Amino acid sequence: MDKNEKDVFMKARIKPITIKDLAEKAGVSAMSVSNALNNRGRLSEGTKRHIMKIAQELNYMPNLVAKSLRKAQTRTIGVIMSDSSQYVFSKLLLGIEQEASKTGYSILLANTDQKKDLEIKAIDLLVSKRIDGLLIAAPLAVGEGDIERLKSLKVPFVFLMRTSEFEGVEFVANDNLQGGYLGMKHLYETGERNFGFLPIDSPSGRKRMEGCEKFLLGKNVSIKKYPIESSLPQIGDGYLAMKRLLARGFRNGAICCGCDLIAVGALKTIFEANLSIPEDFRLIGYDDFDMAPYLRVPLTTIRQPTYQIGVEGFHLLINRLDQPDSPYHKIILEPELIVRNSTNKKPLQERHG
Amino acid sequence: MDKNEKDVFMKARIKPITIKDLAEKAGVSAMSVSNALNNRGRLSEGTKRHIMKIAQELNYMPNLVAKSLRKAQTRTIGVIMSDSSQYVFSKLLLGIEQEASKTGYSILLANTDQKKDLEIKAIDLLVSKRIDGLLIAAPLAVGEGDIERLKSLKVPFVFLMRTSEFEGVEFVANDNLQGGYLGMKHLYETGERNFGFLPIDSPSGRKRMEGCEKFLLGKNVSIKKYPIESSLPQIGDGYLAMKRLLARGFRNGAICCGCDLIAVGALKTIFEANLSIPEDFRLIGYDDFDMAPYLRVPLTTIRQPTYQIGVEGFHLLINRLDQPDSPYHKIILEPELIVRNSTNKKPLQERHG
DNA sequence: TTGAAAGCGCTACCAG
DNA sequence: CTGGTAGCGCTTTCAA
Repeated sequence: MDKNEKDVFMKARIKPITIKDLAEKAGVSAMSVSNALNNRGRLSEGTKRHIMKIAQELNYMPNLVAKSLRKAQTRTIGVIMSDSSQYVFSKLLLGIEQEASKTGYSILLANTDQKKDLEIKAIDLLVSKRIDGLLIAAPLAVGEGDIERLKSLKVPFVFLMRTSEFEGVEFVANDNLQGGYLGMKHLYETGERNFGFLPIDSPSGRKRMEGCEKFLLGKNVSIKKYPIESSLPQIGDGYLAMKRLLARGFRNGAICCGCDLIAVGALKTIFEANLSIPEDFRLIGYDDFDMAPYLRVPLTTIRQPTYQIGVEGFHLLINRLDQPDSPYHKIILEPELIVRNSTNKKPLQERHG
Repeated sequence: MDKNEKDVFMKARIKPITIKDLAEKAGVSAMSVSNALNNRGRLSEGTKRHIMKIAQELNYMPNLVAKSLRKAQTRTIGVIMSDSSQYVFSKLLLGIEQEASKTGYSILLANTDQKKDLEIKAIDLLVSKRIDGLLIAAPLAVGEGDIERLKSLKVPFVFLMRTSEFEGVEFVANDNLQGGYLGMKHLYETGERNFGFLPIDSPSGRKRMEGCEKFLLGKNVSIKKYPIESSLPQIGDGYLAMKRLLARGFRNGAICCGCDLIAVGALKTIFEANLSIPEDFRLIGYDDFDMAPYLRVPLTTIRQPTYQIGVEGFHLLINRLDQPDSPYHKIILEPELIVRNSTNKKPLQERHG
């Protein structure tokens, strides 16, 4: 009878082998099995080997859900970003994942499509799944209230590619101000004096613009005299933003793009208009994604250490798990100017338009 | 005394609110709280509202680990691939993730770096974390023994971008044979009669080559007379493979690449050698990644529905969770030829070399 | 060196 | 409509 019931259950859902099953087969207690499996050394080598052998035979797979419940620790971290398929995020994710797997952590991934409400929902879900820590790339919920809420969850978190002035908020980001400055400086040094801007309308994007402005101010030039068209960090939107720039009568000059994808979109617009790079337009991007050297015109850009940001972000998080009371780190990595043909310094020549 | 102990514990590790805490505050049983939270409707609207209000006030977050243990169901699926930062995989992952989040599933991600042993380890780890199902992109452990082992784990799984002849193995892939055929046909129709191959040495890559061969056989041509250099699906390795092709005296003709990244590498080699596309070499890739239209020479390629493969793979998996005994699906999606400038049909002209 | 008991937070089942 | 009891698989604690 009892056996029959069990059989029915077995058919409905396969019952994996448990520690108890092993204990029974091995003729020891569940405790000893647990000790053996976790190599806790409080039992004789003989019984240990015996237990391990049986575990192997039965192809035992520990139930990490039960273990997590008991230990209040999942060995899983949550990673939240807007779109894991975008170059920058995918490299960031790779950095995180590779470091995580080295230390036996798993990654629970959530995309937010740049929606703040989805970000908050994702955070709640992951916290309910009891991740040990949280990495949020380019977070949107960063106001005082958002941070308070995040802190109240009592889960260690680190921001990636985003700075924060708030106390107790750790982050790893690149120096966008410096990056913008470097880019603008380079454009200026090509001899170009007419500029256009296709920035991203985000905190990072604005910081980059600030960097541009800072440089120009040093030359006693106001950035206000130049046309600006904001863009989402996507090819399609960069394409449209560049069209608007053209429509405003901007027919030649140097264009400072918020990221490489925007630069690709701008490049498309420029060629469609039968204008050329670097003759009519010089173009600079941001990120230095893999394809920058292989584009129709190799793209000058500001490289940020995307992969490295992931790696260091993960370490920050793990470090906090180990030492909850260690000081908070705010890490800013240096960007680097990479000059390619899209800002070639060849002397200005005959110009169309 | 007892209180003191608790305080110490509270400092060491924050104890989240539980259903029991809510029950106590609300003056009801844990059962009722559970029923209220899960909207199981076996209690009066009044008490329900009362409970929900308290849950809200205390900012209760359900412990999904406990729930998972109890229900033997995690609402999490595992996704395994070699490198989530590679274009094809990142788009695949996006497709999976977006579908998953729609249905309240989370993604546990693992990269394998193309190593079979890491793939097997990843599978074991995810199964131990009690994922409800598994999606494996371009799996390596696909021999009879591997499949038997996978099946013995009793976790539903679906292969992505990989076919399998074995019974009970579901997959979603594109028709690589057809893709290779289409590509070869196109190259042939440009009038070119000299061919070179830079295939990927993988099952998919070989299928694509088979497709090429099939077409050539129809023209009574043996593929054996043309040079072949295998490559990993990476820019750097494509670059080297193309160098080997040049070194073998292949100075002009049409090159069939195993994927777009290889084509990018080949393109680099070709330009470094001061040769040109499509004059000296015609080039065709596979995948149609985002940047194909914006490369130094816009790349002709075979488009595979990468994102869609992720979407359909997820649905297959979910479908099996709902109906474990439904028939097994083997889904093959059609690829599509996308013609761009790298195989431009302009008449053959003066040739270097 | 080994084992028994208790409990992590939740829900299924049954009784009232 | 409501609550008590038991148990998911594991580990911690204490006792033998």
